[in-house]
Amino acid sequence: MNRKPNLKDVAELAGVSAITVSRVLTHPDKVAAKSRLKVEQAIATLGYIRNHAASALASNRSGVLAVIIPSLSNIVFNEVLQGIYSAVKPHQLQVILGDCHYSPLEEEKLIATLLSQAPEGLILTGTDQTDYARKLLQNAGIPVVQLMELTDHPIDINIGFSHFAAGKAMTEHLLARGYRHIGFLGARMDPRTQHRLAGFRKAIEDWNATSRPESLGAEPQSARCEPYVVTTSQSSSIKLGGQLLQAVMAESQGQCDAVFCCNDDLALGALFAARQMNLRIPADLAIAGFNDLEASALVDPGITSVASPRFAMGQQAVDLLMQKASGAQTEFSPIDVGYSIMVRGST
Amino acid sequence: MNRKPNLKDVAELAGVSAITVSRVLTHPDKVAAKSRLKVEQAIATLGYIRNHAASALASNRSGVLAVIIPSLSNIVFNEVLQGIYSAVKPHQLQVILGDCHYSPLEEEKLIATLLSQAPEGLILTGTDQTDYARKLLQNAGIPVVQLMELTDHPIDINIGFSHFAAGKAMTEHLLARGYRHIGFLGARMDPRTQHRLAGFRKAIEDWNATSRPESLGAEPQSARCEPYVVTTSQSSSIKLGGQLLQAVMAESQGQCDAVFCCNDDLALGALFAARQMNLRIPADLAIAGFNDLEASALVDPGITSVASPRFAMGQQAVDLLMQKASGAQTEFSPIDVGYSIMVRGST
DNA sequence: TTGAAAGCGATACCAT
DNA sequence: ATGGTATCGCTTTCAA
Repeated sequence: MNRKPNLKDVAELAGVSAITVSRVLTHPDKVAAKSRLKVEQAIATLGYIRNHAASALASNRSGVLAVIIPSLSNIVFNEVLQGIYSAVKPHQLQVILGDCHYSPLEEEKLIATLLSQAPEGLILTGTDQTDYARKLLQNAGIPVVQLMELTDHPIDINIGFSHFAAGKAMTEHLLARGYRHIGFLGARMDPRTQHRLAGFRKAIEDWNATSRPESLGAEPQSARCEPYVVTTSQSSSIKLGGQLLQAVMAESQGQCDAVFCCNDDLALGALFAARQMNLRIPADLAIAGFNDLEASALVDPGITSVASPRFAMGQQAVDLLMQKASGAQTEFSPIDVGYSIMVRGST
Repeated sequence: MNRKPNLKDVAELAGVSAITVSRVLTHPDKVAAKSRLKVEQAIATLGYIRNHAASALASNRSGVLAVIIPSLSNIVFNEVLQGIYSAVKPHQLQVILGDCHYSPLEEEKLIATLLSQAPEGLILTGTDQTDYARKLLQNAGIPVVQLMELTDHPIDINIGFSHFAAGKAMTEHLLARGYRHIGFLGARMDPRTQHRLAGFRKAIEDWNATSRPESLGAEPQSARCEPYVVTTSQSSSIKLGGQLLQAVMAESQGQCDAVFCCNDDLALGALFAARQMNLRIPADLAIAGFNDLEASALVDPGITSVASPRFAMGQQAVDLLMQKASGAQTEFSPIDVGYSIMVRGST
């Protein structure tokens, strides 16, 4: 016999019916121990492997979880993925992963493609899906998680934190430390990065409004905060951080005394570049980052950064997805997992 | 109509037969333009999405590529993955990804699981599969790639480079630079790391044999090279690099004047720790790494490291897999993609 | 270029 | 606890 063995082959060898073999595979406890043993032996002898396509077709359960991330190269999403994989284990799910390269259009195409696998659920990053994508998902009738970021109008389940609030809080931290010429370094301005920038702007706006109310007239220059924003659509890297630091220094004519980098890669690059410019940190220049990568804590001085529970987010996404898939609950309101500012020597 | 539309629904709406719809989906050029248009409209109207399980079952083509990597958290495999994803695009394949946590046993289980999806091909990392896994793969009758590392007895296709040779070459570089008390820092001693260590040992052994032949009697102490090996099964991290540096310094009683780290994470950690110990680099201590991560080139001094074409390996794996799947060629001998030593300030 | 009929391999449902 | 039978949705094969 050359072709791959199927259920029937196993059944014949074991002297039972096909359906009994099927049961051994799915609900072993619903089969008498004696039959089960015979079947298990037959399976081993034949090297039988169940045909997933047939199983999925007949049972209408694909055993697949679809996940779309914006980038494979960004370690941040890896940590989320690890959470997803760890949580998926007990559920007998296979993960099909797509990388949409930060593009909502690519994401839309991927969603269409992945939906053909009839996944049990779908995990997306961010909340900026195209209208058509949202429609696809609504029709699909499967639970969907939008991860990493919060929105008032989630497609379904939403788990994340406010990048606006985090950006604002970090900027307030710099203001509280006395910095008044603060630069924002941004790369690959995806929605979350833009929210961080918006938070940055709001913090400074609030600060200037408070410390220098128009009704009171002029105040000492030092009280007012001067923002410098340098962004690029290039994708983020350590090297780019150094280049952006030079750019902001040029733009501010050397006035800039603190930079808030939209992520830790940029912050590391800024730190390395600042050293070569003989800037003392944090005396001459403060550096703040985002994501709290391992390296940020270990360089000298450590980089102040925003931490968030990425692994846990991934886990929770799967957990809620599976809860919903099993019909336990139908509505979850957006879940804010929060963030925390890790203050280190760089500020 | 509540249930999801199927081929028949589309066919009825378009006024053609189901098979014609199927053809529009798979070989659009084999259908008259007129019918095709009608079908495409019907598909759009109904929001039809093809049932992958049924398609796979009927056609005996799963459209799935299975990939197993040892770790999601190691950025090195991410770059390989990116190569895989980039190459997969034109082939209409979905990637199912498994993480075996560096364990051959987990890998074996994953292989069994993933084979049930009847993937068109399977990409593995390394060459240390269990016997049972090899048997499974041989029976599966699909092309298999063992990636990253070379072996004399590949299961099928083999693409990689010699970690032994790379480890040896890097050590020879340190010897050539005049270092004679060389430490090896190793974490999570997976097979490739062990080969690097073996190369390290061989280089030093060769050196000592050459520069101090037994027949010539004693020579100046400085000519002989003293190796110090510190390894741990803990998984690698920047922080661990610092700890291992301290360990090797303790073991060598401060004699160690160079460390070869089994990867760049450790090397970065060693660099940061060395700075805090007020060691001048490379005068007091040379540091070499492996993998050539971006940060290694940008810290000061830059870390000498071993670069390899990871992205390209991923791409080539898919390319050869698809070539083989389409029956073009049946045998490939192992493909050595090589490595190169990036010499920087740290040595 | 198009269609009819016969599977693909497993599971659900209903008996026994 | 076990088995018979219909069925899932699509593609293959063959014929027109």
